[in-house]
Amino acid sequence: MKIATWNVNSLTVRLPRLLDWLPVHTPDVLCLQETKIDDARFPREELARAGYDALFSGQRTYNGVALLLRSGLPPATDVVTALPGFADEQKRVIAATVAGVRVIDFYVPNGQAVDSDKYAYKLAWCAAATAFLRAELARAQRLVVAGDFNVAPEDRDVHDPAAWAGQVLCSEPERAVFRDWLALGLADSFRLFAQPERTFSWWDYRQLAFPKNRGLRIDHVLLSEPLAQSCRGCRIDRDARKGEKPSDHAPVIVEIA
DNA sequence: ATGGCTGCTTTGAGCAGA
Repeated sequence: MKIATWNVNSLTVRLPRLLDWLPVHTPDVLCLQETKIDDARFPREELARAGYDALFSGQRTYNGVALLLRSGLPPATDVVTALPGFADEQKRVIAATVAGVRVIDFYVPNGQAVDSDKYAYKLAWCAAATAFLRAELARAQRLVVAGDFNVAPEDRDVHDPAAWAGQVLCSEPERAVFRDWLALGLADSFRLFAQPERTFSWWDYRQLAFPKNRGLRIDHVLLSEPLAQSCRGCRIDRDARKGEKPSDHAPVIVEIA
């Protein structure tokens, strides 16, 4: 099974690139974030023609998540689109059970700046997410958490750790959340394998950040123990950040035996 | 030093992203 995650930064703008990408990489499940599109406008038919069914929880302008499921998989079950007990207008979660795997797609809040209301919202959202993951792990052995976590877990995930020290995406409380999630019994699939130094998943659109490789690794795929044991690889598709009209994020692709 | 790109918005300057 191949599972991937990609923050597309507008599904409307990125649809041509997504339709090019899908047949090359053929994920069984693709978790999307920042679709920025109403459910009524979701490009269901274009994706069906590309061989993918979709589950989505969207809104216009901001946020929005979706699961693309390769046609021919058994029907997805137990779809969830909110964190229990956390009232939220923002569409940042979609989960479903697909072919015996519980797939959870998160678009974690950005947090803007550590002294902002948005940062407090991020930490509150993450606390609710921790409780959700604990409950989900109690029910599902085979579980994936994939998405844009908006956290660079360690300094090696940051192009310039000194410049980013204590800043949003790298602050200690955010990194503590990431470690909390690992402590629930999840593995960072990327770190199960040897990886090139300075591998990132997001690069600012400005200042030639991508050609200079000034990025952060903030998009992640976490695996429960049984899936970690059968994981065959994890890589970031840097090529998807190249060319015309790229998202500022690159996809992360995981293969499970 | 600043803002530097991109996408979005009852269209256009301002917000948000990260």
